[in-house]
Amino acid sequence: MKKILDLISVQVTKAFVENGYDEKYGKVTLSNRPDLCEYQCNGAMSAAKEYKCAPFMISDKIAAVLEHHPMFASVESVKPGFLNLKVSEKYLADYLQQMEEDKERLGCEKSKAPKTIMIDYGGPNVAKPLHVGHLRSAIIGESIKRIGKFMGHHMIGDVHLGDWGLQMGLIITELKERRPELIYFDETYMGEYPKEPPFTISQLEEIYPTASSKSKENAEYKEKAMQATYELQHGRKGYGALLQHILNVSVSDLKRNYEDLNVSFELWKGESDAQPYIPAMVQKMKEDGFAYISDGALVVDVKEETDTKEIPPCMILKSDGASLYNTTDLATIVWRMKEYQPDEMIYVVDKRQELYFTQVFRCARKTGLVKTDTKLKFLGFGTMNGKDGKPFKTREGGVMRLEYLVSSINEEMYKKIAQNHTVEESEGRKTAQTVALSAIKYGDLSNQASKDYIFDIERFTSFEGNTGPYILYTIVRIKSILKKYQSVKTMPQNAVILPPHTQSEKALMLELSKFNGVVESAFEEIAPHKVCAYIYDLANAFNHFYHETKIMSEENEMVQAGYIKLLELAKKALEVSIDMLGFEAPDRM
RNA sequence: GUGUUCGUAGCUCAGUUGGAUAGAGCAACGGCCUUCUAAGCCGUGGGUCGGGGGUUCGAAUCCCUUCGAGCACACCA
Repeated sequence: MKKILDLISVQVTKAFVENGYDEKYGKVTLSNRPDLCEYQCNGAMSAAKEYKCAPFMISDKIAAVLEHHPMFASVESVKPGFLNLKVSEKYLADYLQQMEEDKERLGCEKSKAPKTIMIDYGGPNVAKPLHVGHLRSAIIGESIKRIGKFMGHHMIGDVHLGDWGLQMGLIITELKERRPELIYFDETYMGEYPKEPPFTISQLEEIYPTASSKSKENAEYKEKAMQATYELQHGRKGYGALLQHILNVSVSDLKRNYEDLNVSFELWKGESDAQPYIPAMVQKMKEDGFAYISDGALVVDVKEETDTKEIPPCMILKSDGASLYNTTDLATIVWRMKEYQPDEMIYVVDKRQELYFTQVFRCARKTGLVKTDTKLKFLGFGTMNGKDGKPFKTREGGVMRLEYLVSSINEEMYKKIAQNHTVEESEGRKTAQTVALSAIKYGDLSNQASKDYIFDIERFTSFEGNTGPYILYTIVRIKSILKKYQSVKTMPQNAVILPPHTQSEKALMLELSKFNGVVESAFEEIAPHKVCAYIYDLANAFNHFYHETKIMSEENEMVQAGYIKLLELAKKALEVSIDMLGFEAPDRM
């Protein structure tokens, strides 16, 4: 289904052309003065320059042509040259009826050229718990993935685990100190290793920080850890088996944590998966003459003439010959291209890494790791700050575990729900979890991703205003009416959405008609906050309509059925939208 | 130092890519529940869009300048 703005633009453009003006002036936008009109066209004012006349001379002519068109309820030319439009009630109702009949997509067409898009929105380290720093990436990335999927693209999410390097050697070393008798440390052992891991996730989470601080204080210990890392990377069998255990234990814990956030990944690849691709990649960069030695390190120049500042070269290998973050990321691009041939790769990463990623992207492009038309996009997000405007910390000043954060908000929410209504504990807990997640996610996504934002638990759990719970509450209200209607009536076969009777009904319908345009631009601009802004407006429009329209007591059966159809459409639009944001609504709250 | 992002109501944020009278929410104050969930709705007050120039018929939006804040600047990830 075409966007309603486009349909209107077609008519207006036609009127411009009929009067001898260029078609480019016929573009219609949403009105910025809803008190005056619903849509506006400012083309007459730009056209006035080209045709050397007063703008209103043009807008008058256009208005005269459009005045009696059935699409419009009113067409006005207003000085200096605005063209103010109101769409006809009948036309709007027909448009919504078509949306309603398009059950799954509500008039939003899938992309005609579906792309394969890989999206990187994880980056957790194995053996370390998720903390608040991982929250934004997960929430934003998941939403972008869902929006892309809805638009018909093949979206592949990759968690991109930090599972390589010294941290692994540290864990192995600490484990060896504690339990040297384990079979993994016996180099002469040739048999199978046990399937059961020699540690639990909580032990693992304690082992790593202990080892890390030991290595900082004790040079000898650090040496051991580096040796273990080297041996692991060079195929020591027992260590390889340990790595597998660490990964298994850690990944199943991570999956559980991400599931609680309603976040999932298609791929659970890690830095270690990129390692096999490094030697050939480096070799080729050397052979092609891109990589050279600078201060002992192997680098590729990535500066360009248009740069406003000197961009340092992209380092491929350290001066000791070891690989580093860049190497792994570039090799990751290599395997992604080989396995999936994506048209696009999106990195949802802390914005402080922007310079780093420009280096990597340029290097990948220059050395031919990607095709010339492969898009590499950096979506940098801002810091999550506490109420004091500084990076979010626990009361003690430490990094807050994601699990604690989520469960404390769940608890908070449960208290409020129990306070307001009498609910059974199990249902209340479940509802609290659903609402809490909407609070966290909506709180994050309603801000522009690139900006820092203040994570204010009190505000997010206050349930008032522009929040996730408000959106959910609106959906619950709609569900409640629909349920009541279904319990007492049967929808007439020929029921359709009827032209609006009141201002608030028309306003609701106008909001609904924006759906396809909003989703499309949210995807194109990689901007989930546009979906948030939209459903907030939609929820407002609904609540206003709800307030002044008594649906269940409506006596005219067809009018009532029309309302119900409209409500079903509103519910669907809200539900599809929050699904794209990565949360859902309960039946009651 | 260089570069970069940003500065909008007391607070948290929008602002349809240059349009008309700059919008929401919180907080404050006032009204609306025998009627589909009041976690709602309606109303009032609150602004030199950091300051100053410029381009334009028209600027929160584009350019210059200045003040202020954050962030980044090759052997960490």
